[in-house]
Amino acid sequence: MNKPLKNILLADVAQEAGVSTASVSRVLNRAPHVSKQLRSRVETAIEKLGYVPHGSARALASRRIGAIGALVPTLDNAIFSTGINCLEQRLKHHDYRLLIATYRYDLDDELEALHTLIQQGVDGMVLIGHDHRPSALTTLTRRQLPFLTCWHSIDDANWPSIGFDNTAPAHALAEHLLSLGHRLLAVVGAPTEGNDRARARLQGFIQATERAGCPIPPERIITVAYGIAEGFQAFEALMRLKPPPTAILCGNDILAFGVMLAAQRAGVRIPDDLSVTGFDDLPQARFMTPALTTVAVPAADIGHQVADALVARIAGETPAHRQLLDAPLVIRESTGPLNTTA
Amino acid sequence: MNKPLKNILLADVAQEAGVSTASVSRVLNRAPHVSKQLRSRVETAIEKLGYVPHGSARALASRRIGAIGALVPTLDNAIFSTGINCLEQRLKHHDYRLLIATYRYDLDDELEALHTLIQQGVDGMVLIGHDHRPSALTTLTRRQLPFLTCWHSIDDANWPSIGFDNTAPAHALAEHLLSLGHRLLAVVGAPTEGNDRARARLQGFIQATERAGCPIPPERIITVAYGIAEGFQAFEALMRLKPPPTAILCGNDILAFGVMLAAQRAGVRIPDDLSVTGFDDLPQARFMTPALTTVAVPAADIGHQVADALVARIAGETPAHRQLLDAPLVIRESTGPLNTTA
DNA sequence: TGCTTGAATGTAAGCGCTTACAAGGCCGTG
DNA sequence: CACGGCCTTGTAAGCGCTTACATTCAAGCA
Repeated sequence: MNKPLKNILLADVAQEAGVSTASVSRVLNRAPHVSKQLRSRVETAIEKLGYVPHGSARALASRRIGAIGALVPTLDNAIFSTGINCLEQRLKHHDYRLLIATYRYDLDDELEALHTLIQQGVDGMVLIGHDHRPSALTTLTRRQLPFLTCWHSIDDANWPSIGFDNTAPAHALAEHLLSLGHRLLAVVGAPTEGNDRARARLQGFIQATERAGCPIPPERIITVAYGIAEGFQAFEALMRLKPPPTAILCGNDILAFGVMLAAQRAGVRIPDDLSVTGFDDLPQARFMTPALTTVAVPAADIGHQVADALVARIAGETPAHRQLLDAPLVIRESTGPLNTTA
Repeated sequence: MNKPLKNILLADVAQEAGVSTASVSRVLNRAPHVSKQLRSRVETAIEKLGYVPHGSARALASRRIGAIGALVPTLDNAIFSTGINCLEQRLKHHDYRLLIATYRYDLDDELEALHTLIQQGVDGMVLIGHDHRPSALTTLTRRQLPFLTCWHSIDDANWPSIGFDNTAPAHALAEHLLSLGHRLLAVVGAPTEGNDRARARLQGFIQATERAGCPIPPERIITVAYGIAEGFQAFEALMRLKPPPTAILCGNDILAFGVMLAAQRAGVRIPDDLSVTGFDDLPQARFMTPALTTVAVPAADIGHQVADALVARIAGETPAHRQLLDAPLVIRESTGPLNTTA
């Protein structure tokens, strides 16, 4: 059994088993109308020869490659990698593989990667959010490729989606701070270019504060890349303002961690001197001291449901255009009433 | 231009351009010996028809699919997702796609996923570490599939590798603590089943302490899954021991964060009352208070170099069997001299 | 018994591309 | 001017599988 296995073809199996190639194929594909004995004869032959089907040939003949493509801004973001991890595991159950491409929030890169994946012949596509080049939608539609967007989900979008509303929880977070008496709010957000989630969260913060009659001045809204270091530095910049904010709304948990760690270094007490909020509810959030008030993003759920729904679409079903998941506020200890004694 | 684009074939392009299918194929594949005018005529036709090559057909005829497979324990681990992220980006430069499968440290799952990826026809494979079912190596070799392991790299392994020595830095970490006067050490490690990296680190800790004549008793070596919560709980368990350890060696940064956050909650001062070490040097490590003493794992480098080396192997080159990267100790503030006043 | 029916299996025509080989055209050289 | 050789292009044979259609055969029924 030491000869290279590459050259063993379906035809060899057929010969070994004394049946036709069609029958071997039927056994391989669990087609109906195959007798027990034929099946076992073929299986024995496959076993004996160590036959492995040739994926590309199969794909060419059957018009499906058994893989779906995922277009993700980056995997270097804990919440995405959690979602993708679940997506992949679930797809495996459906017997689909995952082809991944990242585009670092560059929508032209994304479009190019989309074309590449389509060219590979993926059976379906998953995109994140609704921010894409218009021609991405056209391409997917024209090629009649089953697809789904996830993470962000808004009402009137052209894109079918499974996700949550990013604006409302952000709005609620801001209201929560306002209700605690805070009026000097500041925001540390992620860049909004090519990122509708970041934009939606920012809008939530802004709307809530404007509605309450205490809009946040632009210089108190800073935008930094994803990262602990960035949050750390943002804290320092904000606390130099006169007067410094009494509460900081962060676009995601990582930025919030950066802010909290910087505060800890600077001797600024949370929540006594400063309230801080995050967004994502990473595992770490509850273990910080104080535990972080944030929004629980259903990353694992999204991964699962996207897998199920996309496979259904590939199978010809047409599930709901939009599936809205819950992203509840998780109020912990990093937010507290405005301290008026200071 | 609104008809479905699926049905436009290479032959259509050939007809439109008034050339043979072979010529179109040559243009597509940047083959030599194609005149300027023929090329431009074909390119115009491709543009006009919106032609996209059919990946599977191409793969079948050319015996390469333009994708490599990666077998990863999980993406839900910051250091892996960073490495994979870099790998994917680099592969894109080489015009290769990434097919991902996860196996949650279950080597039978890994073997199965390996077969699946091979069946898909990947042009090369990346695995993590040297812990695999023996038949994995046989399969790869028999199929003559270019492959590489990464992350862990030891001298006498059968596996070609690009990675670092996990034992030596662990050893050094333990020595560092010993040299600070600590004798009551404890370990919070990751499960070693199917994980040679975790095992190597543990070995490093054990060897160094035994060599120094103060071996760590088994009940002070606890093994928990990857996660902040797990580190948190491990701290609580260890501190209940009499006498409690004066230093804790953690198998990775996430566990160390858990330990530190638990210590913070419990009012245990680091490094005064307790020294803590990590392993990975996640971005957050330097921003903790105190900043975490750890080992800098070259995750991004690994991603890049694996991509380059694997592509080279696919191209028929045979780079070094082993490429050893540096994983330096990063001594920060979470470790300090044994406090004898307590 | 003879016919219908449908399950089980085989035959062979693709799937859409690459590439070995053949052929044609042009050049420089003797 | 004839010829070898190279560059360019075309022809057509696969690549390894799936599947529509054809065929066979046994069972069911009147």
